[in-house]
Amino acid sequence: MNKRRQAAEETKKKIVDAAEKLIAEKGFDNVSVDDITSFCGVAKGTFYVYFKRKEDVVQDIGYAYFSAVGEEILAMKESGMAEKLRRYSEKFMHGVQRCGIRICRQWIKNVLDPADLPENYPSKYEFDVAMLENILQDAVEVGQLSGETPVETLAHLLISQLYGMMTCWCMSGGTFEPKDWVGRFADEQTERLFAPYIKKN
Amino acid sequence: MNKRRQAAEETKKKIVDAAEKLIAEKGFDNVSVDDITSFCGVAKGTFYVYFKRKEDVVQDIGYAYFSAVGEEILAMKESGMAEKLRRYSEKFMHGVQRCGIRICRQWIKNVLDPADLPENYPSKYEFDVAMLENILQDAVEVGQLSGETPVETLAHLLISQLYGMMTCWCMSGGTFEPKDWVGRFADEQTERLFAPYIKKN
DNA sequence: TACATTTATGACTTAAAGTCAATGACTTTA
DNA sequence: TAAAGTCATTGACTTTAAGTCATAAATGTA
Repeated sequence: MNKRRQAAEETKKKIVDAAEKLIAEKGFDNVSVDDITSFCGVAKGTFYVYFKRKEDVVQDIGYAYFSAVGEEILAMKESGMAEKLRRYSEKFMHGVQRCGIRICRQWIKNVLDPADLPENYPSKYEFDVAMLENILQDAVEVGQLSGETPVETLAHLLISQLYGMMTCWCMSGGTFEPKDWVGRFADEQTERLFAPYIKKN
Repeated sequence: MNKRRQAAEETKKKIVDAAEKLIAEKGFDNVSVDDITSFCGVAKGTFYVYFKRKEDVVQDIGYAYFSAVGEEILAMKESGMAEKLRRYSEKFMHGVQRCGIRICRQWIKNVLDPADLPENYPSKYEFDVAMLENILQDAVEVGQLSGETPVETLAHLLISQLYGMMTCWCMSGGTFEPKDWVGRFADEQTERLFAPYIKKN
């Protein structure tokens, strides 16, 4: 990699880090692009070199963490669906807690306007869908899920659970431990949620 | 009621109706306060007589519909919890469908920033929580729910389901019939969701 | 060394939210 | 019933912040 590209990537990282810190502190709507750029010492125009719109920076926050999670889950070749789903729920909520309420809010908001996302831009939502479809597809191939209901539909059911959890956490002001929630939810509820689709034999 | 107050209420209704029509058509972010006021023929300042901030008008959209629903459910004195919850889910999703994706998005977004709501302003979210707590409290008193887990917690569980449904519907671009979803969800899933909290005897 | 490419800049344009002092229609009261 | 008082309404104005773009600087290439 040449010096120019490397410097550019560092610049982008500086912007994302500044955005993460400031948005976590004050909330998206109370942080201006000027705030972000002056905080990390670049010009306003530089922001718009890397992001088409102010909202787009939110997609990059937490990206490194969730990429790592993805790698980890995909590597769990020997584990079954339940194990993978549990791990994924845990990591999901851990990321939620780590990034904070205000950033989660913005993730959810971005999810609600998927049409407005720039093309070829992997949103957190698309990432989550892909992960869950992958896990479920494996379960179909192994014969654990009947496969009658499309994997896509089941993935959406689960996504609504995960985003529901995240939304609840935001609404509660972050007052409960996501860990507890995952314990109660990922085990009890997910099992219940899936019961009708599990292959009987 | 005197002539002035009546005129004022008509003015407010004109604004809310215009806002509903325009936001349903173009989405909240693509409608300016100027658009709304010029559409219904009042001055911009008039908008700010009735609403502190642009976002606040969204709370009033659908208000008449959901008030009526509330009355209806509260009047179902003879019905049990399951019946009431089913009816409520149906009405909830009917309202969702009636008001449209763009308005639902804004409801969800507003829910995510509860702290920013003006005081003494009943948000759709607060309305939903109150309704569900009421239904569940009755079930506790009748002895149908064990009451070990606080009603508030269960209400939140359900709210996350309802808002999850609404969010999914928005994400899918409104491509499925909420009715089908309620059938699958309100019956199968809600039953499953509540199973561990139902009193055994 | 000279030319090309990529990255960074910040003053500028544009858009829209929100304010407020002035107006006059309606209501009260003496 | 006319003067005093109240309250909904107005729209020009202020303010804030998003997003643009011509230019400059740094790096890479021939």
